[in-house]
Amino acid sequence: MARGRFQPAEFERKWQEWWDAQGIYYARDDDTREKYYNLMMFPYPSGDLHIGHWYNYTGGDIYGRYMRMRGYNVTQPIGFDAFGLPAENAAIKRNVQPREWTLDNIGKMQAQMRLMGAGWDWPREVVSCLPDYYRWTQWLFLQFYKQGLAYRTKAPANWCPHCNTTLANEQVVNGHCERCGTPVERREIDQWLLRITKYADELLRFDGMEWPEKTRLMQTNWIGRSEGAEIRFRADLAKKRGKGAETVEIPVFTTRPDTIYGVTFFVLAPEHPLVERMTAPEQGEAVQEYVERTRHETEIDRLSVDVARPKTGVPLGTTVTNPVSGAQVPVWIADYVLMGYGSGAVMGVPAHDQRDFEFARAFDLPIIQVIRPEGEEETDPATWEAAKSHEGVILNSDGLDGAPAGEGIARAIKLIEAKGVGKAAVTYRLRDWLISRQRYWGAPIPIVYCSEHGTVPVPEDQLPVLLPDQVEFKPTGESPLRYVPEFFETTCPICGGPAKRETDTMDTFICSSWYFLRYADPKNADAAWSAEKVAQWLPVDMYIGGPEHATLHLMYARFFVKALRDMGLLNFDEPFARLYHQGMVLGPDGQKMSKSRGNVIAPDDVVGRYGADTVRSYLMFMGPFDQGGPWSNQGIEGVARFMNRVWALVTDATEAGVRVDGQAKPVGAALGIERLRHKAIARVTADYEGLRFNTALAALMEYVNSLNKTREQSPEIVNDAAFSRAVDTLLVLLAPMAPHLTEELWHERRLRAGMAESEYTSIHVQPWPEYDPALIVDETVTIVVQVNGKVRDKLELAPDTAEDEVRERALASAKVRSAMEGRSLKKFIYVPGRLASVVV
RNA sequence: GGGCCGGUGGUGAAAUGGCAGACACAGCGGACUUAAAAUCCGCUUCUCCGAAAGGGGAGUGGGGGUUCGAGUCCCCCCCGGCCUACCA
Repeated sequence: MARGRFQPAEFERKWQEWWDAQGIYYARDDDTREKYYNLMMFPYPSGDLHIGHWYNYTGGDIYGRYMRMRGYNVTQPIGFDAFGLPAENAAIKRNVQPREWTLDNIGKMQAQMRLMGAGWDWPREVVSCLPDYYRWTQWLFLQFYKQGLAYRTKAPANWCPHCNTTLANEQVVNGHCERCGTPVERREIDQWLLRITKYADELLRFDGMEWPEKTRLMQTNWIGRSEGAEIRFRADLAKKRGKGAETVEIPVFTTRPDTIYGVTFFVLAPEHPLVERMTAPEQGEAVQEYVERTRHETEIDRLSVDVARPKTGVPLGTTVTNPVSGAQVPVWIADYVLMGYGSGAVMGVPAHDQRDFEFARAFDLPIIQVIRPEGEEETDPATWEAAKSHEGVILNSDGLDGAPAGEGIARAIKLIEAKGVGKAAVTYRLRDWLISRQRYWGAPIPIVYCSEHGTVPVPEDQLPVLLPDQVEFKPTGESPLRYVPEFFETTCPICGGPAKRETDTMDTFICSSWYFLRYADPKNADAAWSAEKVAQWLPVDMYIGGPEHATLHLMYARFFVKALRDMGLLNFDEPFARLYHQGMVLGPDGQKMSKSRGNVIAPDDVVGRYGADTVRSYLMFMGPFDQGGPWSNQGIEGVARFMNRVWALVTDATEAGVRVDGQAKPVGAALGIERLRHKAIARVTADYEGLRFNTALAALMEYVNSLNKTREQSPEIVNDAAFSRAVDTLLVLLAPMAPHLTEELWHERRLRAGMAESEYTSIHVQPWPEYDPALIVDETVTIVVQVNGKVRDKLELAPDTAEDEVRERALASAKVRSAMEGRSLKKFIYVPGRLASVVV
């Protein structure tokens, strides 16, 4: 019964439904095989699964299917990261409830995700905006609170005037809002933070983690550990309102305490709390003006791209005393000093710091050289065009002079500590994680404010603090929850008196910092998870997602796991043992896909035309999985043709009969087929193992081409058991990539072989084939013969030919001898099975 | 400015230091067809010699180096992409 052409639409849905009904991808907790936790980053429910999702999930799914066939108890869970701004924006724009909008989108995307034919472990699905999930998000917040890892403080916040919300440092991209691109301003509000900085040092360690070097580096830079010293400068403040003179100490952080004698000025950040008190009356106006100006400057202006941006600043008219040298230096404020780093104060060493140098030049401040680079003489700083390197020998520094490169810092710290004016110190670029969002669509922070008892955590048995449905969205800068009296007005859990609820909600990155734990025990109504189930499934063995999460999600999740471990809630240190970043699919024009460019490829369209298997396979065939690449409407045709060839080959073979006997040693064409089969297993296995799906598919194409060639040359081979086996192996190797097609053909073959429908088991649970190393070497190999590095001849030899014989044969070759031009042999190199190199 | 990743045919790309261009796309030629589509087969880095079979030379952004041998390793430079950026 010739089946005609490959028509994926006829069977893809059928198998998707059958897989669901059979539950073949639903990992059981009581399965005794070794577990494999194959995770992909859960999507935001925007309402449309785009090609980037397909790319990510196809690669992950192929790997998960491969591991399942290797015999692991694979779970490949999926869910939705369902809180966040877009739902609220949609609500404002179209007057729908965020909850309805979100759940509606989830419904659409679940259908699209089924369309891919991925082996999702649906019973483990989590949706972060549902109360049975965010109840535990809130519970986790309370655990952090109890440990002192969650705290509330008035802090300068990144404020996006467009979204009317605060942003984490990580969500500010080049001074602009990550979401809408609006320049970010600064504001001071009471907010909740998580003490991620407590884990800064541990987060710098990546022991035993199979993570991309790039990602580790990005996190390391993000944490930004700097070693140096904290030095306290002294300031004698003028009398105020009749009080006597007062001395304050202002600490600075420096990585170069050895340049302490080079300090010629002192700079405070404009927001520094001591600015007002340090300002001399005659400078009051100018200082106030400058402070005012910087406050209105956006982050983009301050942290500008423009390297040549001139330094600005205003002197305060007062001085501080260098505690080591005793020198009095003037105090300035300047916007190049950031309040958020170190102590918000800098000792100006213009001779050896380019920024300080520029500042000194701009305001005509003195420059003192204290380090002489190796092999250079001391020169007049007035002639310099830039700051001198700070590698060299120390000079002009009483007590440090002559200290050679590399020792100055340690000696300076000793000196500072001996004088009792400072100490060795470490500073991090990493800030505590600001989690308050003045927004509705997030998990409410479970805190109540009582006039009697202050900040009171909501008792755990009163969770979840439910989000009310009926809210109005007004751009007030406060959470809409502030205007829902039933929510806002509450009672104190301690005294029962009137109290106000916290109206901010949590950053959605909190929700995504623990979802992979919930997958282990998604239905648990009594706890966030049970210890046994988390111990059974965690840590995640493979995590696949975009590189854009390198410093956000991936660091927060690590922090969560470490903090929860220290609370005794988890017994491992790192959430993700192996991490892989897929590349990006570009439009056919090689540009990033965007609606405005009109180069967007919609998965639903191409699946409608080619079927899911072809789209999956083409995506993987484009190039290396971690590289991505441009979509090509012609390129996918090639993969579609390949699917047709597979279909034709297998249906023909099935028609000829499926032979499961024939353990006899194959000879002739059958042996050739057997060799092809073993080689294909070896290549495809190695490629899947390394997530090299492009070359895996290329190997399968070669395999199919070779089978067809053999069939053409020896038509009777289709009746041989070796051929049956070769075809079955083809289907098994292709199954992870093209799950529907292979299931359809496998099913057909099993029934043809006499199997009853009721006995049928999916191809996706068949064992992965083994190969025989003896069968992947050819009977003869081509040995290339080079003379002085140039190929001059080729020899067909048995792979185990001895070196002496190869040498003899090579030197006997007429071509080789003519290339040697009578010169004598100097050296002979033989690379077994590959090449012989004659040096003359 | 700093960091990382890249640069290979007309295109997407292959290649444990060992025959560069596998596998595809596009193109050209052929078979099948009344014809087209589909399918199948062949050719397809450049260049030179040759009627052909063949054969020579060059070639992986540019320049140098290590090596019997370099797309691959080392140094310098050019170009592109991503990340990051006044971090004291």
